[in-house]
Amino acid sequence: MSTAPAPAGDLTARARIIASALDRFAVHGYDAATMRDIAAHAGVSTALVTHHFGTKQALREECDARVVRFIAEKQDASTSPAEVLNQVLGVFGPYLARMLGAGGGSGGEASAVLFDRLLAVARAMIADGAASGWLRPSLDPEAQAAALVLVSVAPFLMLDRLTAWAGGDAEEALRRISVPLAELYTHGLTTDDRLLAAAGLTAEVSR
Amino acid sequence: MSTAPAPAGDLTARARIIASALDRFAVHGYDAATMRDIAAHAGVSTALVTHHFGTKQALREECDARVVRFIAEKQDASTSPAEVLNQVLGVFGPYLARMLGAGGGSGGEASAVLFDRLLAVARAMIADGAASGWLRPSLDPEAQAAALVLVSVAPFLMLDRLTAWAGGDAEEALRRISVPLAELYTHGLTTDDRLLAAAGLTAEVSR
DNA sequence: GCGGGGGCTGTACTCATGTACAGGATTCTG
DNA sequence: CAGAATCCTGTACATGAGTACAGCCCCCGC
Repeated sequence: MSTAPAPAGDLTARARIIASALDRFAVHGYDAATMRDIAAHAGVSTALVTHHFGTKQALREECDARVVRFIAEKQDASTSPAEVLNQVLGVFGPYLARMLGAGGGSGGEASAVLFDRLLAVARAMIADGAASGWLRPSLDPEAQAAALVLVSVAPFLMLDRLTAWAGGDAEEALRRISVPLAELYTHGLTTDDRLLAAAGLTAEVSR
Repeated sequence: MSTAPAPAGDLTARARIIASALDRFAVHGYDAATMRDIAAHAGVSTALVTHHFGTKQALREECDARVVRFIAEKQDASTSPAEVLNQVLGVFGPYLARMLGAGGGSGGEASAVLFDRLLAVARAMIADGAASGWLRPSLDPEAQAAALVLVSVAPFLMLDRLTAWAGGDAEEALRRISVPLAELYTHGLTTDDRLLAAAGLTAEVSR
Protein backbone atom coordinates (compact mmCIF):
# COMPACT_ATOMS: atom_id res chain seq x y z
CA MET A 1 0.00 0.00 0.00
CA SER A 2 2.24 2.72 -1.23
CA THR A 3 -0.18 5.53 -0.77
CA ALA A 4 2.48 7.83 0.61
CA PRO A 5 4.99 8.04 -2.27
CA ALA A 6 2.38 9.37 -4.66
CA PRO A 7 2.47 13.12 -4.09
CA ALA A 8 1.19 14.29 -7.45
CA GLY A 9 -0.77 11.38 -8.83
CA ASP A 10 -2.96 10.77 -5.81
CA LEU A 11 -4.19 13.02 -3.05
CA THR A 12 -2.27 13.31 0.18
CA ALA A 13 -3.67 11.55 3.20
CA ARG A 14 -4.71 14.82 4.78
CA ALA A 15 -6.71 15.82 1.71
CA ARG A 16 -8.27 12.38 1.54
CA ILE A 17 -9.38 12.68 5.15
CA ILE A 18 -11.03 16.03 4.49
CA ALA A 19 -12.76 14.69 1.39
CA SER A 20 -13.94 11.67 3.33
CA ALA A 21 -15.17 13.85 6.19
CA LEU A 22 -17.08 16.08 3.78
CA ASP A 23 -18.71 12.97 2.36
CA ARG A 24 -19.53 11.25 5.64
CA PHE A 25 -20.80 14.45 7.24
CA ALA A 26 -23.00 15.02 4.20
CA VAL A 27 -24.37 11.49 4.26
CA HIS A 28 -24.79 10.84 7.98
CA GLY A 29 -24.65 14.28 9.58
CA TYR A 30 -22.10 15.54 12.05
CA ASP A 31 -23.18 13.58 15.12
CA ALA A 32 -23.93 10.30 13.37
CA ALA A 33 -20.72 10.32 11.35
CA THR A 34 -17.97 8.57 13.28
CA MET A 35 -14.26 9.19 13.24
CA ARG A 36 -13.72 5.50 12.55
CA ASP A 37 -15.94 5.59 9.45
CA ILE A 38 -14.30 8.77 8.21
CA ALA A 39 -10.88 7.19 8.65
CA ALA A 40 -11.91 3.94 6.98
CA HIS A 41 -13.35 5.82 3.99
CA ALA A 42 -10.10 7.71 3.65
CA GLY A 43 -8.09 4.51 3.84
CA VAL A 44 -6.22 5.56 6.97
CA SER A 45 -6.35 4.77 10.65
CA THR A 46 -8.46 6.60 13.18
CA ALA A 47 -5.38 7.81 15.00
CA LEU A 48 -4.13 9.64 11.92
CA VAL A 49 -7.26 11.72 11.81
CA THR A 50 -6.77 12.92 15.35
CA HIS A 51 -3.05 13.32 14.62
CA HIS A 52 -3.78 15.76 11.80
CA PHE A 53 -6.79 17.59 13.19
CA GLY A 54 -6.81 16.87 16.89
CA THR A 55 -10.53 16.73 17.40
CA LYS A 56 -13.70 15.99 15.51
CA GLN A 57 -14.90 19.57 15.85
CA ALA A 58 -11.62 20.86 14.38
CA LEU A 59 -12.04 18.49 11.42
CA ARG A 60 -15.51 19.89 10.88
CA GLU A 61 -14.19 23.43 10.91
CA GLU A 62 -11.63 22.42 8.32
CA CYS A 63 -14.45 21.12 6.13
CA ASP A 64 -16.41 24.32 6.65
CA ALA A 65 -13.35 26.35 5.72
CA ARG A 66 -13.05 24.30 2.54
CA VAL A 67 -16.60 25.21 1.57
CA VAL A 68 -16.08 28.85 2.48
CA ARG A 69 -12.97 28.94 0.31
CA PHE A 70 -14.91 27.37 -2.57
CA ILE A 71 -17.48 30.15 -2.32
CA ALA A 72 -14.82 32.84 -2.12
CA GLU A 73 -13.08 31.47 -5.20
CA LYS A 74 -16.27 31.46 -7.19
CA GLN A 75 -16.97 34.99 -6.04
CA ASP A 76 -13.50 36.16 -6.99
CA ALA A 77 -14.10 34.83 -10.44
CA SER A 78 -16.63 37.05 -12.16
CA THR A 79 -19.37 34.51 -11.59
CA SER A 80 -22.81 35.95 -11.03
CA PRO A 81 -24.21 35.52 -7.50
CA ALA A 82 -27.01 33.32 -8.81
CA GLU A 83 -24.47 31.05 -10.46
CA VAL A 84 -22.34 30.98 -7.31
CA LEU A 85 -25.35 29.81 -5.32
CA ASN A 86 -26.15 27.20 -7.94
CA GLN A 87 -22.63 25.82 -8.01
CA VAL A 88 -22.06 25.72 -4.27
CA LEU A 89 -25.36 23.91 -3.80
CA GLY A 90 -24.57 21.55 -6.65
CA VAL A 91 -21.29 20.57 -5.06
CA PHE A 92 -21.92 20.93 -1.33
CA GLY A 93 -25.71 20.87 -1.15
CA PRO A 94 -26.06 17.80 1.06
CA TYR A 95 -23.19 18.90 3.28
CA LEU A 96 -24.63 22.38 3.75
CA ALA A 97 -28.04 20.93 4.53
CA ARG A 98 -26.62 18.70 7.24
CA MET A 99 -24.63 21.50 8.80
CA LEU A 100 -27.23 24.25 8.56
CA GLY A 101 -30.24 22.08 9.23
CA ALA A 102 -31.78 21.23 12.57
CA GLY A 103 -29.40 19.29 14.72
CA GLY A 104 -26.31 20.40 12.88
CA GLY A 105 -24.47 19.18 15.92
CA SER A 106 -22.31 20.81 18.56
CA GLY A 107 -24.78 23.31 19.92
CA GLY A 108 -25.74 26.36 17.94
CA GLU A 109 -22.56 28.27 17.32
CA ALA A 110 -20.99 25.96 14.77
CA SER A 111 -21.21 26.62 11.06
CA ALA A 112 -22.63 30.08 11.59
CA VAL A 113 -20.00 31.19 9.11
CA LEU A 114 -21.48 28.99 6.42
CA PHE A 115 -24.90 30.55 6.81
CA ASP A 116 -23.38 34.02 6.75
CA ARG A 117 -21.58 33.31 3.48
CA LEU A 118 -24.68 31.95 1.83
CA LEU A 119 -26.59 34.95 3.11
CA ALA A 120 -23.99 37.25 1.60
CA VAL A 121 -24.32 35.50 -1.75
CA ALA A 122 -28.09 35.76 -1.60
CA ARG A 123 -27.85 39.45 -0.70
CA ALA A 124 -25.60 40.07 -3.67
CA MET A 125 -27.94 38.08 -5.88
CA ILE A 126 -30.89 40.15 -4.75
CA ALA A 127 -29.07 43.44 -5.19
CA ASP A 128 -27.95 42.30 -8.61
CA GLY A 129 -31.41 41.18 -9.62
CA ALA A 130 -33.08 44.30 -8.30
CA ALA A 131 -30.67 46.47 -10.26
CA SER A 132 -31.16 44.45 -13.42
CA GLY A 133 -34.91 44.39 -12.93
CA TRP A 134 -35.35 40.66 -13.30
CA LEU A 135 -36.13 40.21 -9.63
CA ARG A 136 -38.99 41.62 -7.59
CA PRO A 137 -37.74 43.55 -4.56
CA SER A 138 -39.21 42.73 -1.18
CA LEU A 139 -40.44 44.91 1.64
CA ASP A 140 -37.69 43.29 3.72
CA PRO A 141 -34.70 42.58 1.46
CA GLU A 142 -32.66 41.04 4.26
CA ALA A 143 -35.44 38.59 5.03
CA GLN A 144 -35.75 37.97 1.32
CA ALA A 145 -32.12 36.94 1.22
CA ALA A 146 -32.67 34.57 4.14
CA ALA A 147 -35.74 33.14 2.43
CA LEU A 148 -33.77 32.65 -0.76
CA VAL A 149 -31.13 30.66 1.10
CA LEU A 150 -33.86 28.76 2.90
CA VAL A 151 -35.75 27.68 -0.19
CA SER A 152 -32.54 26.90 -2.05
CA VAL A 153 -31.21 24.63 0.68
CA ALA A 154 -34.59 23.13 1.56
CA PRO A 155 -34.59 20.36 -1.07
CA PHE A 156 -31.34 19.04 0.37
CA LEU A 157 -32.69 19.32 3.92
CA MET A 158 -35.43 16.84 3.09
CA LEU A 159 -33.54 14.96 0.42
CA ASP A 160 -34.08 11.60 2.08
CA ARG A 161 -37.86 11.96 2.11
CA LEU A 162 -37.91 13.40 -1.40
CA THR A 163 -35.75 10.55 -2.62
CA ALA A 164 -38.16 8.00 -1.22
CA TRP A 165 -41.01 10.02 -2.67
CA ALA A 166 -39.42 10.02 -6.11
CA GLY A 167 -38.88 6.28 -6.05
CA GLY A 168 -35.38 6.04 -4.66
CA ASP A 169 -33.43 8.25 -7.04
CA ALA A 170 -32.08 11.41 -5.42
CA GLU A 171 -31.19 13.08 -8.71
CA GLU A 172 -34.67 12.45 -10.02
CA ALA A 173 -36.14 13.87 -6.81
CA LEU A 174 -34.18 17.11 -7.15
CA ARG A 175 -35.10 17.40 -10.80
CA ARG A 176 -38.77 16.81 -10.16
CA ILE A 177 -39.02 19.15 -7.18
CA SER A 178 -37.31 21.87 -9.19
CA VAL A 179 -40.32 22.11 -11.50
CA PRO A 180 -42.86 23.49 -9.01
CA LEU A 181 -40.12 25.54 -7.38
CA ALA A 182 -39.30 27.19 -10.71
CA GLU A 183 -43.01 27.82 -11.23
CA LEU A 184 -43.17 29.28 -7.74
CA TYR A 185 -40.26 31.60 -8.43
CA THR A 186 -41.76 32.67 -11.74
CA HIS A 187 -45.50 32.97 -11.16
CA GLY A 188 -46.04 32.56 -7.45
CA LEU A 189 -48.67 30.19 -6.19
CA THR A 190 -51.81 32.08 -5.27
CA THR A 191 -53.93 34.32 -7.46
CA ASP A 192 -54.99 36.76 -4.75
CA ASP A 193 -53.44 38.63 -1.81
CA ARG A 194 -54.78 36.52 1.07
CA LEU A 195 -51.35 35.35 2.14
CA LEU A 196 -50.01 38.88 2.19
CA ALA A 197 -53.04 39.83 4.21
CA ALA A 198 -52.38 36.98 6.62
CA ALA A 199 -48.83 38.24 7.03
CA GLY A 200 -50.24 41.68 7.87
CA LEU A 201 -48.90 43.33 4.74
CA THR A 202 -52.10 44.52 3.13
CA ALA A 203 -51.68 48.12 4.28
CA GLU A 204 -48.21 48.42 2.85
CA VAL A 205 -49.19 46.65 -0.33
CA SER A 206 -52.37 48.57 -0.98
CA ARG A 207 -50.57 51.87 -0.73
CA MET B 1 -56.94 -0.19 29.38
CA SER B 2 -58.39 1.99 32.07
CA THR B 3 -56.62 5.22 31.42
CA ALA B 4 -59.79 6.88 32.65
CA PRO B 5 -59.22 6.57 36.42
CA ALA B 6 -56.30 8.92 36.18
CA PRO B 7 -56.84 12.07 38.24
CA ALA B 8 -58.43 14.58 35.97
CA GLY B 9 -56.30 17.36 37.41
CA ASP B 10 -52.90 16.14 36.18
CA LEU B 11 -51.80 14.04 33.24
CA THR B 12 -50.98 10.39 33.67
CA ALA B 13 -47.34 9.43 33.65
CA ARG B 14 -47.66 7.81 30.25
CA ALA B 15 -49.08 10.98 28.74
CA ARG B 16 -46.39 13.06 30.41
CA ILE B 17 -43.72 10.81 28.91
CA ILE B 18 -45.15 11.22 25.41
CA ALA B 19 -45.40 14.97 25.84
CA SER B 20 -41.84 15.10 27.11
CA ALA B 21 -40.64 12.93 24.22
CA LEU B 22 -42.39 15.17 21.69
CA ASP B 23 -40.62 18.13 23.26
CA ARG B 24 -37.16 16.61 23.55
CA PHE B 25 -37.30 15.11 20.05
CA ALA B 26 -38.35 18.51 18.72
CA VAL B 27 -35.57 20.32 20.54
CA HIS B 28 -32.65 17.92 20.18
CA GLY B 29 -33.69 15.56 17.41
CA TYR B 30 -34.22 11.83 17.67
CA ASP B 31 -30.63 10.70 18.02
CA ALA B 32 -29.45 13.46 20.32
CA ALA B 33 -32.42 13.20 22.63
CA THR B 34 -31.68 10.71 25.39
CA MET B 35 -34.05 8.43 27.26
CA ARG B 36 -32.71 9.84 30.50
CA ASP B 37 -33.48 13.42 29.51
CA ILE B 38 -36.95 12.47 28.32
CA ALA B 39 -37.61 10.68 31.60
CA ALA B 40 -36.26 13.55 33.70
CA HIS B 41 -38.40 16.06 31.81
CA ALA B 42 -41.45 13.90 32.47
CA GLY B 43 -40.57 13.61 36.13
CA VAL B 44 -40.20 9.84 36.03
CA SER B 45 -37.39 7.33 35.97
CA THR B 46 -35.71 6.03 32.86
CA ALA B 47 -36.90 2.52 33.58
CA LEU B 48 -40.53 3.60 33.46
CA VAL B 49 -40.13 4.82 29.92
CA THR B 50 -38.86 1.45 28.76
CA HIS B 51 -41.53 -0.20 30.89
CA HIS B 52 -44.30 1.61 29.03
CA PHE B 53 -42.88 1.69 25.52
CA GLY B 54 -40.15 -0.93 25.49
CA THR B 55 -37.76 0.82 23.17
CA LYS B 56 -36.82 4.28 22.03
CA GLN B 57 -38.02 3.61 18.51
CA ALA B 58 -41.41 2.50 19.82
CA LEU B 59 -41.68 5.71 21.81
CA ARG B 60 -40.96 7.66 18.66
CA GLU B 61 -43.65 5.81 16.79
CA GLU B 62 -46.08 6.65 19.56
CA CYS B 63 -45.20 10.32 19.12
CA ASP B 64 -45.64 10.05 15.36
CA ALA B 65 -49.00 8.41 15.88
CA ARG B 66 -49.99 11.30 18.12
CA VAL B 67 -49.20 13.77 15.35
CA VAL B 68 -50.97 11.66 12.76
CA ARG B 69 -54.05 11.54 14.96
CA PHE B 70 -53.91 15.32 15.38
CA ILE B 71 -53.95 15.72 11.61
CA ALA B 72 -56.78 13.23 11.20
CA GLU B 73 -58.87 15.05 13.80
CA LYS B 74 -58.37 18.37 12.11
CA GLN B 75 -59.29 16.79 8.79
CA ASP B 76 -62.42 15.20 10.21
CA ALA B 77 -63.51 18.59 11.37
CA SER B 78 -64.48 20.64 8.34
CA THR B 79 -61.20 22.54 8.48
CA SER B 80 -59.81 23.59 5.12
CA PRO B 81 -56.62 21.80 4.05
CA ALA B 82 -54.69 25.06 4.17
CA GLU B 83 -55.79 25.61 7.76
CA VAL B 84 -54.92 22.02 8.67
CA LEU B 85 -51.40 22.55 7.37
CA ASN B 86 -51.13 25.82 9.27
CA GLN B 87 -52.29 24.33 12.54
CA VAL B 88 -50.21 21.17 12.43
CA LEU B 89 -47.13 23.23 11.66
CA GLY B 90 -47.97 25.69 14.38
CA VAL B 91 -48.21 22.93 16.96
CA PHE B 92 -45.74 20.31 15.72
CA GLY B 93 -43.54 22.34 13.36
CA PRO B 94 -40.24 21.80 15.16
CA TYR B 95 -41.02 18.13 15.79
CA LEU B 96 -41.93 17.52 12.16
CA ALA B 97 -38.80 19.28 11.00
CA ARG B 98 -36.60 17.10 13.19
CA MET B 99 -38.28 13.92 12.06
CA LEU B 100 -38.57 14.71 8.36
CA GLY B 101 -35.31 16.56 8.02
CA ALA B 102 -31.92 15.14 7.20
CA GLY B 103 -30.77 12.69 9.80
CA GLY B 104 -34.21 12.05 11.21
CA GLY B 105 -32.61 9.06 12.83
CA SER B 106 -33.05 5.31 12.52
CA GLY B 107 -32.30 4.89 8.86
CA GLY B 108 -34.72 6.02 6.23
CA GLU B 109 -37.92 4.12 6.84
CA ALA B 110 -39.04 5.89 10.00
CA SER B 111 -41.61 8.66 9.92
CA ALA B 112 -42.46 7.99 6.32
CA VAL B 113 -46.06 8.06 7.50
CA LEU B 114 -45.70 11.65 8.66
CA PHE B 115 -44.49 12.77 5.27
CA ASP B 116 -47.30 10.88 3.58
CA ARG B 117 -49.91 12.59 5.73
CA LEU B 118 -48.50 16.04 5.07
CA LEU B 119 -48.37 15.19 1.40
CA ALA B 120 -52.02 14.17 1.50
CA VAL B 121 -52.94 17.47 3.15
CA ALA B 122 -50.98 19.38 0.55
CA ARG B 123 -52.61 17.41 -2.25
CA ALA B 124 -56.04 18.24 -0.86
CA MET B 125 -55.04 21.86 -0.50
CA ILE B 126 -53.91 22.00 -4.11
CA ALA B 127 -57.02 20.28 -5.41
CA ASP B 128 -59.13 22.63 -3.32
CA GLY B 129 -57.26 25.70 -4.49
CA ALA B 130 -57.31 24.66 -8.11
CA ALA B 131 -61.06 24.14 -7.96
CA SER B 132 -61.61 27.46 -6.26
CA GLY B 133 -59.28 29.19 -8.65
CA TRP B 134 -57.15 30.92 -6.01
CA LEU B 135 -54.18 28.65 -6.71
CA ARG B 136 -52.17 28.28 -9.89
CA PRO B 137 -52.02 24.67 -11.05
CA SER B 138 -48.63 23.16 -11.84
CA LEU B 139 -47.45 21.02 -14.69
CA ASP B 140 -46.71 18.38 -12.04
CA PRO B 141 -49.33 18.65 -9.29
CA GLU B 142 -47.83 15.81 -7.25
CA ALA B 143 -44.46 17.56 -7.23
CA GLN B 144 -46.27 20.78 -6.40
CA ALA B 145 -47.70 19.14 -3.30
CA ALA B 146 -44.25 17.95 -2.29
CA ALA B 147 -42.85 21.42 -2.85
CA LEU B 148 -45.62 22.91 -0.77
CA VAL B 149 -44.76 20.63 2.13
CA LEU B 150 -41.10 21.38 1.59
CA VAL B 151 -41.39 25.14 1.70
CA SER B 152 -43.85 25.00 4.59
CA VAL B 153 -41.58 22.87 6.75
CA ALA B 154 -38.37 24.57 5.64
CA PRO B 155 -38.44 27.44 8.16
CA PHE B 156 -38.54 24.92 10.98
CA LEU B 157 -35.76 22.89 9.40
CA MET B 158 -33.42 25.84 9.70
CA LEU B 159 -35.04 27.40 12.72
CA ASP B 160 -31.80 27.48 14.70
CA ARG B 161 -29.98 29.49 12.06
CA LEU B 162 -32.95 31.74 11.44
CA THR B 163 -33.29 32.35 15.17
CA ALA B 164 -29.67 33.43 15.40
CA TRP B 165 -30.17 35.52 12.27
CA ALA B 166 -33.19 37.26 13.81
CA GLY B 167 -31.33 38.07 16.99
CA GLY B 168 -32.21 35.10 19.15
CA ASP B 169 -36.00 35.14 19.04
CA ALA B 170 -37.49 32.15 17.22
CA GLU B 171 -40.98 33.66 16.99
CA GLU B 172 -39.57 36.81 15.49
CA ALA B 173 -37.57 34.74 13.01
CA LEU B 174 -40.65 32.89 11.82
CA ARG B 175 -42.62 36.11 11.56
CA ARG B 176 -39.90 37.86 9.62
CA ILE B 177 -39.22 35.00 7.21
CA SER B 178 -42.95 34.73 6.50
CA VAL B 179 -42.90 38.11 4.77
CA PRO B 180 -40.75 37.21 1.77
CA LEU B 181 -42.37 33.77 1.67
CA ALA B 182 -45.82 35.34 1.41
CA GLU B 183 -44.49 37.62 -1.30
CA LEU B 184 -43.04 34.60 -3.06
CA TYR B 185 -46.35 32.75 -2.91
CA THR B 186 -48.21 35.80 -4.18
CA HIS B 187 -46.01 37.38 -6.85
CA GLY B 188 -43.17 34.97 -7.41
CA LEU B 189 -39.62 36.22 -7.44
CA THR B 190 -38.41 36.71 -10.98
CA THR B 191 -39.90 38.86 -13.71
CA ASP B 192 -39.01 36.61 -16.63
CA ASP B 193 -39.03 32.92 -17.52
CA ARG B 194 -35.34 32.15 -17.19
CA LEU B 195 -35.87 29.75 -14.29
CA LEU B 196 -38.53 27.84 -16.16
CA ALA B 197 -36.15 27.72 -19.09
CA ALA B 198 -33.40 26.39 -16.86
CA ALA B 199 -35.80 23.68 -15.68
CA GLY B 200 -36.45 22.78 -19.28
CA LEU B 201 -40.05 23.92 -19.25
CA THR B 202 -40.02 26.64 -21.88
CA ALA B 203 -41.53 24.43 -24.55
CA GLU B 204 -44.45 23.43 -22.40
CA VAL B 205 -44.95 26.94 -21.13
CA SER B 206 -44.74 28.70 -24.48
CA ARG B 207 -47.34 26.39 -25.94
C1' DG C 1 25.96 5.61 5.97
C1' DC C 2 23.22 6.97 9.59
C1' DG C 3 20.67 9.40 12.89
C1' DG C 4 16.50 11.97 13.40
C1' DG C 5 11.95 13.50 12.46
C1' DG C 6 7.39 13.16 10.76
C1' DG C 7 3.66 10.42 8.80
C1' DC C 8 1.19 6.54 10.43
C1' DT C 9 -0.65 2.68 13.26
C1' DG C 10 -2.48 -0.54 17.20
C1' DT C 11 -4.17 -0.45 21.61
C1' DA C 12 -6.40 1.20 25.48
C1' DC C 13 -9.12 4.33 28.37
C1' DT C 14 -13.13 7.05 29.73
C1' DC C 15 -17.69 8.22 29.20
C1' DA C 16 -22.51 8.27 27.69
C1' DT C 17 -26.32 5.74 25.97
C1' DG C 18 -30.01 2.13 25.30
C1' DT C 19 -31.68 -1.67 27.55
C1' DA C 20 -32.53 -5.63 31.10
C1' DC C 21 -33.49 -7.12 35.68
C1' DA C 22 -35.10 -7.50 40.37
C1' DG C 23 -37.33 -5.31 44.03
C1' DG C 24 -40.27 -1.71 46.52
C1' DA C 25 -44.51 1.22 46.78
C1' DT C 26 -49.32 2.01 45.75
C1' DT C 27 -53.88 1.04 44.69
C1' DC C 28 -57.70 -1.84 43.51
C1' DT C 29 -60.45 -6.09 44.54
C1' DG C 30 -62.64 -9.76 47.15
C1' DC D 1 -58.42 -6.19 55.98
C1' DA D 2 -55.38 -9.10 52.99
C1' DG D 3 -53.50 -10.22 48.72
C1' DA D 4 -52.20 -9.21 44.26
C1' DA D 5 -51.57 -6.70 40.23
C1' DT D 6 -49.86 -2.55 38.56
C1' DC D 7 -46.97 1.28 38.65
C1' DC D 8 -42.53 2.74 39.42
C1' DT D 9 -37.56 2.85 40.78
C1' DG D 10 -32.30 1.82 41.53
C1' DT D 11 -28.76 -0.64 39.67
C1' DA D 12 -26.15 -2.89 36.37
C1' DC D 13 -24.52 -4.45 31.82
C1' DA D 14 -23.06 -4.28 26.93
C1' DT D 15 -21.85 -1.33 23.27
C1' DG D 16 -19.94 2.26 20.64
C1' DA D 17 -18.25 6.85 20.77
C1' DG D 18 -14.11 10.40 20.98
C1' DT D 19 -9.65 10.70 22.43
C1' DA D 20 -4.67 9.72 24.43
C1' DC D 21 -0.45 7.25 24.30
C1' DA D 22 3.55 4.60 22.87
C1' DG D 23 5.90 2.81 19.11
C1' DC D 24 6.99 1.49 13.95
C1' DC D 25 8.43 2.64 9.24
C1' DC D 26 10.08 5.50 5.70
C1' DC D 27 12.38 9.55 3.89
C1' DC D 28 15.90 13.36 4.25
C1' DG D 29 19.90 15.84 5.36
C1' DC D 30 24.82 15.71 7.32
